[in-house]
Amino acid sequence: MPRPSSPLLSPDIIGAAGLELSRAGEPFGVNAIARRLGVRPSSLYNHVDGMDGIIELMRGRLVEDYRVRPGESSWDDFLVDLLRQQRQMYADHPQLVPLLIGKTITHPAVITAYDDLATVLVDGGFPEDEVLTVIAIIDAFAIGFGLDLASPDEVWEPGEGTRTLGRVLEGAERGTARADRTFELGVGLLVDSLRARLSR
Amino acid sequence: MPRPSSPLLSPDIIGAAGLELSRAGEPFGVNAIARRLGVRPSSLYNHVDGMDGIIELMRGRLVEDYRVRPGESSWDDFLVDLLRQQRQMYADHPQLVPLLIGKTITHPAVITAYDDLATVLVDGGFPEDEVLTVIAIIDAFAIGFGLDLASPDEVWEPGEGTRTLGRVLEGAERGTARADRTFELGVGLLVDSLRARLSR
DNA sequence: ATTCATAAACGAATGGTGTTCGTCAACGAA
DNA sequence: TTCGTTGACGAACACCATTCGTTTATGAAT
Repeated sequence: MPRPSSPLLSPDIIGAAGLELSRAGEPFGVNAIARRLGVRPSSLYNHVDGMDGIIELMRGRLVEDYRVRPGESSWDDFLVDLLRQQRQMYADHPQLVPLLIGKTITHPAVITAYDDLATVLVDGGFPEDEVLTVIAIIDAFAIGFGLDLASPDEVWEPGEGTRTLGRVLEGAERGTARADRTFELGVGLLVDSLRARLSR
Repeated sequence: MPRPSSPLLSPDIIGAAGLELSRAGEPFGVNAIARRLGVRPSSLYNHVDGMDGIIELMRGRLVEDYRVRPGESSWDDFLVDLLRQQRQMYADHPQLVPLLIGKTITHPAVITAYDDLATVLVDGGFPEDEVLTVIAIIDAFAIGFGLDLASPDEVWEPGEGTRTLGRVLEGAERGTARADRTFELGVGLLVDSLRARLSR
């Protein structure tokens, strides 16, 4: 098949396909994306410069999909919304995490998202020389709890003879319920601490 | 070369080689490990069942290398030690993170490490039905801050026209200094919150 | 209308990866 | 001394990312 009447591919289509595969937990390489789009791998190279370019496209779409825009709400409500959304993002795409954090952020949409957060924090009263630190803490939180949510239903499977772990594991929640409880407590601790720090 | 007088390989040697490659930020596949050990890839299969087995070996060695044993110290000092060590572990091996969290933990040494932590928390006074949640929070923290430490020196590179981000970025710390400041504040917040929660 | 550069698909080929299997020599116990 | 086991190798297979030449439809300029 030579050039088709209407194009089968575009950077957007390719990025979306990659994200869908990633969300499904399947490998999202060039070949897998091509297969899913009913096209030969080499065809992708007419629209995208290799795997790196595809990852860049996926990053862009990801931010759009999970973005939280600041509204009327207070800084702490915004923060909780943001944490929830970011956590879900990392949980939906755990395989992407090392690729996302490995490179300096220059993508305009991503920069804008961080700029929004910085603005909310400054408006909320945080000293300017602390804002960056707080942002990084929020990121770390979202990544950590996101990957926790992505863990298997059964995180620990101890054999016999543990002193404590086996006991506290009995009857404890599993899967999403466990991860959600963890997240809620964690968010509570974080936001309370930040509030306390602010009014000091 | 047929069977050599003294074996060139062992599961331990293979796992260690994989970890060294991972720590150096290089790919740690079967072929790369074989190259580094001066051996053909197929030889590894006499000692290990494939890539999955190698990852399992790496997990085991990793725990040994970064393990913190509980001592005389109070629960909160132990916790800080543990967090520091785990954070360093994830920072040294960011590529391993999705592989490590993706599977149920059965490895005896790892279970023992979690059992130690659970025991310390129970002895410290945490209610048994909260111990698991606290453990998961600690994990999330370590992973999040570990990956933060593994980020590039320059995390954000905003163009012109940000409202706040560019400003707070001016003169701010970079690299390890920035990550360390983030971690110290984060740990402070977490441990303080846990102490407060305990004495309530 | 014809021409023609461009766009966008394909197939073939290259070099990398993980894995399996047959081969062969050294080892160590019977 | 024999002989099964061990642990290396090379060959082969399937998959992956990437490059390049080929082909043909498109659309603008003549």
